[in-house]
Amino acid sequence: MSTKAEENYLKTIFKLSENEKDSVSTNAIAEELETKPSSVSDMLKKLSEKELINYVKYQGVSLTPLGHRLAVHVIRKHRLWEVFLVSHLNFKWDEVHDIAEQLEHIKSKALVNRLDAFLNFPSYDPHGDPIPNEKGSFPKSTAVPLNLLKVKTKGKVVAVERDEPSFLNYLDKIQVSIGTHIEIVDVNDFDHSIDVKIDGTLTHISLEVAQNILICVL
Amino acid sequence: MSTKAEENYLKTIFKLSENEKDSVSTNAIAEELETKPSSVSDMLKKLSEKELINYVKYQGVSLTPLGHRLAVHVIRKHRLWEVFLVSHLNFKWDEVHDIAEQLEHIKSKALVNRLDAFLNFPSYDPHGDPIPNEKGSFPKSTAVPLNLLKVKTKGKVVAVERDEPSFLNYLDKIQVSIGTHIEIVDVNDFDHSIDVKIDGTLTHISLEVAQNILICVL
DNA sequence: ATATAAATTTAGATGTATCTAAATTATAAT
DNA sequence: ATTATAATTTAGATACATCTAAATTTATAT
Repeated sequence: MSTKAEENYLKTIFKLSENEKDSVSTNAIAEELETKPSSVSDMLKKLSEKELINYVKYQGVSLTPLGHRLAVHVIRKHRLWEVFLVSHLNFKWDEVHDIAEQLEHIKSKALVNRLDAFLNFPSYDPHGDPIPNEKGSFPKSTAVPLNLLKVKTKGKVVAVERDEPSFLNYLDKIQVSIGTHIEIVDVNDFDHSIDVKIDGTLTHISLEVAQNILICVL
Repeated sequence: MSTKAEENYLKTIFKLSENEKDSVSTNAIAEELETKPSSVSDMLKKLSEKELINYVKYQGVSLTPLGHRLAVHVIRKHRLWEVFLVSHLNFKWDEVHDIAEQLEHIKSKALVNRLDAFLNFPSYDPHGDPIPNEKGSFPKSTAVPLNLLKVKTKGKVVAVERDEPSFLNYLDKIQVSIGTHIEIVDVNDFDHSIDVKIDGTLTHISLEVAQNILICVL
């Protein structure tokens, strides 16, 4: 059986693997989990003994197929619970992350699958993140970060890549939510900020924010 | 913040306090939690330091008002989740206990209260156990254990006092569920077993089982 | 009332997960 | 290529929750 801490490490390694491709560093994990590199080292040894990660000292880590499966399963639970919280308990999208962080560790295959069915097998969570099915495969998505689009491009917001309430509340303020239509009006070479049209009104968006908004080009 | 282990101890002390009235013994707690008395001693010391229980060495324990509130809150969560599992995820009443044991430790006031509202503020869980409201007060009940009724008494099953699947499956087999109408046909002085009529058919019930079926006399 | 048994607590150990400080290895800079 | 710096690991400590074995206190029985 996996512990809560182990599951959080696997989830983090999975997340960091998406960007940094091959292998994930001890420091990166420590930063993501807001813990000390020495603690990470200890845990990596344990995960390696359990054959959940490939670990060569000083060389970073990657998930084994087993570790990958476990990570995806935890992510599946997290996202399904988020859907439940928003669609049935009327939470807002900025309120669900912390609760789902707890719910994702509940152990019951039957519970996850019945919840999935109860929610009508959703493909995306309230932040637009894809929800893997029972077998662990993710729905395909062709989304692109907002900052990579050229002037005059029109698209639809399909996901956001951060969970912090501060970020999500800011999006609420500028009226950006999943499904919102956006048109790129101008790109400022100086700070890479962009001017966009949302529901007809012009809004200025920083690079930092744009990077975390995923768009499906129309 | 209270840990999972602390919450389980408080819940157990609460449960044992209902019967044994005044103070609960170390051994009783150990037996209920399937752990060693020495482990219980350790934990009692900690709970006492946190002012959750009144503890005098060698003298047993009782809950402080604070400990009582916490215990009731955990019970509330447990029972609300059981209702959710049965009424929305189609679990059977013998399948929900273990899952609710995990869900009861999720920490979020908002989650509990929204779940409560979503379920329409239920007063009883799938086993007929009363669900305390947000303030911690239980619905009143006048139920009596089946074994205390006299011949010819008619009543309705309103609750059962055990959670084990083996017990609940047995009840399913003899067609006893919450709401079932029962009439006492005969009481056997020898082993205190009873003959009852359920849906017109005669059934024999042992003392052990009868003690755990609560009846509202009609 | 005192010996014996039962209940309870303490002492010392184990496993998990974390930390600080020190040691080691890898990487970058000259 | 050697040194300085950064990344990583090890060693030793702490907190939690548990255990076994031993010591202590309370209850019971004669």
